[in-house]
Amino acid sequence: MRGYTRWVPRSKSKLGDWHEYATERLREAGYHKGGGRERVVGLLAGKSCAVSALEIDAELNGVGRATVYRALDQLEQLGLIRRIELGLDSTGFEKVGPQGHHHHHIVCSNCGKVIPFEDQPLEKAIRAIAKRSGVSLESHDVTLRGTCTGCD
Amino acid sequence: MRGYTRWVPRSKSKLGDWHEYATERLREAGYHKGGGRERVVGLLAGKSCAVSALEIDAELNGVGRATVYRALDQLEQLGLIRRIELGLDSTGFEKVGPQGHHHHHIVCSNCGKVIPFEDQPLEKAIRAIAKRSGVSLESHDVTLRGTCTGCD
DNA sequence: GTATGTGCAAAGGCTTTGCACACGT
DNA sequence: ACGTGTGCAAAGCCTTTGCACATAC
Repeated sequence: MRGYTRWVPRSKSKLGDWHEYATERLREAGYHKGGGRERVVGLLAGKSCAVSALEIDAELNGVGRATVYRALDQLEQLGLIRRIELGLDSTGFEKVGPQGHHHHHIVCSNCGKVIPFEDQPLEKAIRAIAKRSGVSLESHDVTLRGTCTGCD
Repeated sequence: MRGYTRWVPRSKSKLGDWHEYATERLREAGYHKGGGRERVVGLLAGKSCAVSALEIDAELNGVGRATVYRALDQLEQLGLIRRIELGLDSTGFEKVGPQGHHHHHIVCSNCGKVIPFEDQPLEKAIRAIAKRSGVSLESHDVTLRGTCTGCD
């Protein structure tokens, strides 16, 4: 089938330049460099899919948990990352590319596996809804849940 | 424009029979009747859009908060309601009709206003994605965020 | 030198759990 | 009577805040 759906790699990043893009945006925003925030940015740059604040904290020795939360807050406000709810108590964060490039997720309700994807008809439908509503669309989240092929 | 988008009334319920539908399903599942859970069901029956656990607790005098959370848990497991994240720390619950009938939301990032809607092209795109992925779709959430017409 | 950034620990807020009593069956 | 349901209070967990010290500018 010639589908419109693109299955996004979960670990390799398509946004290879996100790291410098984010660094530049942070600098423009007047943030000082060096320290915990940069390590958070570096870690996020290496992940293409959602990571939780606690996971980041666990991977970053020497960086305080509060710093992680503060950095995520700042990055989100600059639109460099977005916050998504995949499980029921996870709250993941993942980077957003220069043109708002992002993907959505399918979550297996049995094993928790996450399948990231991009889909044009879906995006088109969403843009149409926003247009009809009169709302100027800033962001959107889509999450599908079901049993994956390995859990049938 | 002849759109496919249907703007769902926020207070009047299209699922007028949800109350008895839910009651019947609870009975089948072996739950005893009478008490806090029924008051939670009654309250949810009167709302067509999301309500938070704390809002329910506040509206139901004499019903303990733990009972509210427990009831919501049970209703969710029976597929009678679904859990959605509209704001950043709200966690809303809203009923799901007999055939899985539900709607999605547009949230104004400025005033917090919630606009519920139904849209066929969107649902179609989602079904297509699920089919291509091989996942047997159980549920899905879609949330749009932006500035509403009143906040321009 | 001054403002920003950071780590640690304490505080907050929503949600869950323990336990004894009340109620439905 | 027995097991389920409930309220209250305490505990849990993620997240935020306060504060003194360190670092960037």
